[in-house]
Amino acid sequence: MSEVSKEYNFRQVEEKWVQSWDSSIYYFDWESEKPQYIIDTPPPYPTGNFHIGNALNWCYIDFVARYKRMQGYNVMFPQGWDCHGLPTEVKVEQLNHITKNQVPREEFRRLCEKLTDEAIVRFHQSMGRLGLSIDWSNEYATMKPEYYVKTQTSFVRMYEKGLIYREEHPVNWCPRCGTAIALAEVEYDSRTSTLNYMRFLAEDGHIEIATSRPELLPACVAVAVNPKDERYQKYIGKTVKVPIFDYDVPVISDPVVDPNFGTGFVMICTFGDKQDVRWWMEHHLPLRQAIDRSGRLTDISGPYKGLSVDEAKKKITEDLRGLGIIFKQEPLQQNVGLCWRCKTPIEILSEQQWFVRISAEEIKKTAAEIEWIPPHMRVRLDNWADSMEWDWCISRQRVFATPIPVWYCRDCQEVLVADEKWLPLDPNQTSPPVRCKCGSDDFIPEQDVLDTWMDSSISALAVAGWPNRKDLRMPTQLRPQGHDIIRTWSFYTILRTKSLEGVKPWDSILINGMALGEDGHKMSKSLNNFIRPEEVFETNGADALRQWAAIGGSPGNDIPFQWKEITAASRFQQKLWSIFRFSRPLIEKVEANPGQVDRWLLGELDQLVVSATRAMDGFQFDETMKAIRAFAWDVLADNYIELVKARLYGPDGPQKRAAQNTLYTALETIAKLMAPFTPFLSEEIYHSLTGESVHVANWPIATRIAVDPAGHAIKEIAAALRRYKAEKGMALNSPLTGIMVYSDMTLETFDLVGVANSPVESMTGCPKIEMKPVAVKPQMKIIGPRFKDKSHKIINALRAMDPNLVASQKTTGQIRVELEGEVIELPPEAATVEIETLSAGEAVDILNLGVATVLVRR
RNA sequence: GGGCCCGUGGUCUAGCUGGUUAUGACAUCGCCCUUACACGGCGGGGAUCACGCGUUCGAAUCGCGUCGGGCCCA
Repeated sequence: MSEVSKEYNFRQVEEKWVQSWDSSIYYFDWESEKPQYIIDTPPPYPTGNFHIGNALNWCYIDFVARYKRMQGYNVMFPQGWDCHGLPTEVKVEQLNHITKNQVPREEFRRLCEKLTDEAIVRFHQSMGRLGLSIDWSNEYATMKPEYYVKTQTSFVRMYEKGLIYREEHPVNWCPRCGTAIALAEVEYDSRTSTLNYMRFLAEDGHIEIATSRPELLPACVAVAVNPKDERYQKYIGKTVKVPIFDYDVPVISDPVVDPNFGTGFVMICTFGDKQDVRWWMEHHLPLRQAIDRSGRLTDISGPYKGLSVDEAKKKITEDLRGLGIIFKQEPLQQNVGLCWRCKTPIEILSEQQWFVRISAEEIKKTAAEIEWIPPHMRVRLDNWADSMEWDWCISRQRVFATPIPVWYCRDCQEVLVADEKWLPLDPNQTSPPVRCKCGSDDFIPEQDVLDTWMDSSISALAVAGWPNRKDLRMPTQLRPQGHDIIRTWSFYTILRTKSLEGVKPWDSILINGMALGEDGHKMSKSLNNFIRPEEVFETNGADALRQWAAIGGSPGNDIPFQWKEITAASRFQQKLWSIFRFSRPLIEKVEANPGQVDRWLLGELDQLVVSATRAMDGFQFDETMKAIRAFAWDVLADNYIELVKARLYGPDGPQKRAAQNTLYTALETIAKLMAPFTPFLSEEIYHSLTGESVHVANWPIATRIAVDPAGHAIKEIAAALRRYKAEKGMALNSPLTGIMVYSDMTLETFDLVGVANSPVESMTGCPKIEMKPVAVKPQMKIIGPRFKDKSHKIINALRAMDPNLVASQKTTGQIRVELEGEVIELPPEAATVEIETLSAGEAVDILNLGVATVLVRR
């Protein structure tokens, strides 16, 4: 075998395996007998580059995928691309210096597809370099006909079930993007605006109202007061006149009106905000649409027609002030709804749109059938479900999206929804192969397209073989995603899967936190705390970044990127490499009878397998990695290897072979346990040992070997001797005159002889020196529950007792404590006695270890 | 305004189904090149577990409240 380099060359190793791995071992096998484990992975939006947040998310997925594969599951780790949407359209417009209306729809769509394809290539690069075990035979892109045929099929089926309908309804509208958006796409931001007090003429005199949106005066349809407001009782049911526009609106009463805000009179417009919509519906008010799709004032605004909202606000305010109608103004802090893509304040317009019916109860019920990790994340979904007031608006007035497969008859206005068999199609390119019921074949195609979430909310169904496979693999096993998209992606996926197939989409959902910058803030270019995964690949490698993802925090918590974690990860890799480098020429997989020290190590290793498996089953990656590091570093490197060096370097024999085999087993097992986290380093070690890939190996199975207590004692003694020499300023390999070990076990001495480079005698019983009990240590765990409020006094009494007496009483089976004239009997385990050993004049130093007493000849 | 999460040595963090010397990492100080590793080993110092009240024999851990931070929503 070739020589093992002193330093771990992560770059060379990682690049080698990226080149030579056969990715087909990660393919999902539709014919397999193994239990399936399908992961409904997030299809990222392919724009820009793969960032640290993606890396964190995908590392979690990869940890699970690799672990489950090793556990014998038929794993699917698909990779989708959520292509459609506004950001790409905007990017295309910028790059080509055009607007979407300046080129034909098809041409514009082609430009978007090209940009997306280029981004996907970049993502592939980064994902491969990160060592992800993606199943590339299950890759999908929502912009391809093979995928959007599914989106369109889902539309048709839900329409047929009555779960999708078209209606004129108020919708959130972004005037800049020129499209309707869903409730989930509205962001809120606090802004300072002006509250204007103005007068409306009433039958006798006038009333005073306060509004922050005077430009909506032409959309005013009523004014409202609180029914309990004593001041305004006489106006309820009467009318008042809208200034400038000069028409009458009713005065209504509604308990939601806050009498303490402004004057207590509120102007209801169609529509200033969501509350206006509620009032409008409840009180059956008429519709006066003053703002059009481009954010300009409409015909009913008279002289203000054509002005933008901002211009109109300014002009109308000026005019009203000039007329003395506005008589007071004050600053107002309020939250404004913004388009989440472009941050433009949204308007609420009444529009013909397509909607998906939402049943909050059904969604909450289904969510409760899913295991949430961590559990409290489900609360976010429930809260969101409870706050839904409108159905989900799914039509968008854009280009780069899945077409809505619908036509309208020009003659009778009948809606024609495509038949499933005709899909995929774009109604703007294709005419329906049938005539309308009225006999006409003159159709107007639907120009609106579908919300992008309509594509991605069937991801679980799509990867499970919907709608074509007879053996639909639903539900899938896991949905990994960030907590930022619970109200969108989780919510919509649950809704759609339940609506279409009547099942929950996943058994479990694993929520990851956000990757933060080193300063603890969200990573962003403007905050200058932005790190690209490629930087880490260059400096420390993919395995180091993956270790950070695993150990940076427990899943669900936000995880700050820390260079010091990357450094610690690299050091650990180097440590493991050094262990490997030392072991490689010395070890072998051989039949051997393990000695005490070997059985101690194998017992510890077994416990590691048990705890690592338990942690992985609970998705606790940080715990798993910590347990592995602790074992490899503290147990294996610092103790076991030091103990068995003499055997390994010594002549052949059963004891040497036992150490060779034990160390081999430990290394092989560590390589396997780490394979999900550090696929490159694990492969390098495992492949060198076995000639096979660790990524087709099985996860280690715990054999329940007990830790050998004698082996454990030997390790403790060796550590004590190491400390002893260090404290004496002696070289670690300098010989001692003699070491005598006293314990109640018969200990194998050969490893101690080797590690101490000194003669060692082991014997049972106590050394001929004075063992003096010096202190009593009460054990609260025993005393507390038994004696409750007396515990405190008992402890004090115990501490006050002669340690000699306690020590001798312990041997008789009970400790007798005298307390206020009463004698209380305690079990022997209620107190331990601290022993001090004193030299009986011999020239020895004494190491008192609990498991043994060690005398060292000076 | 509502919901959720979080305040532990200089920094980050474990513990949080209650048991009396609170885990680990980084940093820091001292000693040590020991036939894998100085990206290493051994040892030391450093925390009133945000604050207050309560439950309890006993609270970092449970309850209530206050303050502070973060996220989501209105």
